[in-house]
Amino acid sequence: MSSGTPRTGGPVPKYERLRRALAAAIGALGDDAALPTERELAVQHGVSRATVRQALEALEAAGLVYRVQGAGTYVAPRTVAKTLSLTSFSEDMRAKGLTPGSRVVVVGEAAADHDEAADLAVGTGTPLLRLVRVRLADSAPMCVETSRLVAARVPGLAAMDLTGSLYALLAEHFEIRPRRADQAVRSVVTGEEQSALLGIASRSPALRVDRVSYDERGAPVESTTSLYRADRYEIRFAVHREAP
Amino acid sequence: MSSGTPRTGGPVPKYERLRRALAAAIGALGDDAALPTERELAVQHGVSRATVRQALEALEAAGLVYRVQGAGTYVAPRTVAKTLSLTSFSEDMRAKGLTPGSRVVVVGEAAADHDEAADLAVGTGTPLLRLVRVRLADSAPMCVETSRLVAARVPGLAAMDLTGSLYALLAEHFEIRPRRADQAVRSVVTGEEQSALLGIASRSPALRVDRVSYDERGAPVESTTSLYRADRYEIRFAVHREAP
DNA sequence: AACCCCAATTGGTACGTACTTAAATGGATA
DNA sequence: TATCCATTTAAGTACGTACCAATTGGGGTT
Repeated sequence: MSSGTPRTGGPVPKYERLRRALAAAIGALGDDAALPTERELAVQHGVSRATVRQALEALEAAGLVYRVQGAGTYVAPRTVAKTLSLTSFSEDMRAKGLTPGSRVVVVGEAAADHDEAADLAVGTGTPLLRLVRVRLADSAPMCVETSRLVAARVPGLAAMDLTGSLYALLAEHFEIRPRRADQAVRSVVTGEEQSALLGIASRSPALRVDRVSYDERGAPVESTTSLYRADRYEIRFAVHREAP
Repeated sequence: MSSGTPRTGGPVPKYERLRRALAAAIGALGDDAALPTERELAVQHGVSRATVRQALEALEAAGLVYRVQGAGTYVAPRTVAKTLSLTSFSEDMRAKGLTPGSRVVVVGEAAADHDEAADLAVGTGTPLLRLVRVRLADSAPMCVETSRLVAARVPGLAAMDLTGSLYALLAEHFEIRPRRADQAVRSVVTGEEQSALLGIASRSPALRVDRVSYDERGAPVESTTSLYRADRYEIRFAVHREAP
């Protein structure tokens, strides 16, 4: 298996298929509509109750349903926001129904400074590939994004077409798949250069998102700093509170 | 479950106690250290493997461990950020090691405007309790927070001590416990009045967080708009990518 | 030494059972 | 009519078994 391509195909588990079926069925129901009981669903779909519960837990975590002990499982009232997940700019824009694009501003190698080295878990001075792009949504500037990767891990990346999804390139050519990321969101005002790239007045408000993404082993793969136009972008997400 | 088992264990489920025990044990381990196998943990703690898995799933969701099929379960490398969860300002500050406080600016009833009514799922003009507070961290202004609740649901709240945690008051006196919220984060610049309240220059950058929180039934309970000083606050959180 | 294959290990999926706890129901009672 | 309580129903917890899928490591081959 090591030499071949780790095709992620394979059989889709029952609970996952049930989850999708229920998610689709929920779309046709109204807010607070009761779903069949767990035991009924088990019989209807020919699976065990444990499998039904696995599917329902996923739906509950996604905010699609809520469950009340002794009562039943119900369709959660629709809201705009979805649970926050790790997405690239391209995926993010497509999810909003916009066409993503890029204009490459800078691409080249540079030695890691102290902070970059710490983020990527390498020594200071390690060669990094630094990529600065103006990200476009429907051809209009949305943000300036600076990406940094350990150069040795992505040989030849600088010569590829960097106007599309970086995550797609990483997966296709280097088997690098970010699975987790830590993000910090701040409010800042833009400087001269950034304002010009974004096509806005200098000292405009902007949302700055610093992200370090990690692969399935927890090894850092990319550090990104994004500067979003405040007038065109906001972050929406759902949060939950634990049981007590 | 043998009959001799002391039933004084309390209402805390086994998987939850195991989760806490493991979370504590993990603190003493290094990054990427291997945990015992699921079957070993089951024997060690006298529970079934299913219960062990339930505890590990919670730890994985919280970003404390990662699991590799065929290999084992490992301590996730520490990072600053935790998974985002629904917290009040008071809880948020205490988690950062700061002492929260408040100065009430405005408290009173007002009719819901169109947006507020939509957020709280009531009719326009419904009486709302509107509460504006300057939230303090170690006695210094951190944000201006405007909370809105349906007045009929919280009779007498306006007369209570509103300098502490609103969530605590809601739980204690009205059995209202927010479980979920939708948030929108934007970058803005402060106006005259807000700047004065925060003790910063006018037209300073700020993080604006709009939140609508819901109870366990999905009914909206509170709408909040918070304006955080950009120089003193940032939002940190971890995001995950689903297995493609 | 390098490579490949197989077996053991380990987490992932799926089933079954049994019981507990909380909510809803409906009938008896005040 | 209104209230209380026992019953029923539902999700929550916990155990056990079995097998699948991916990784790892050892042993044999090249």
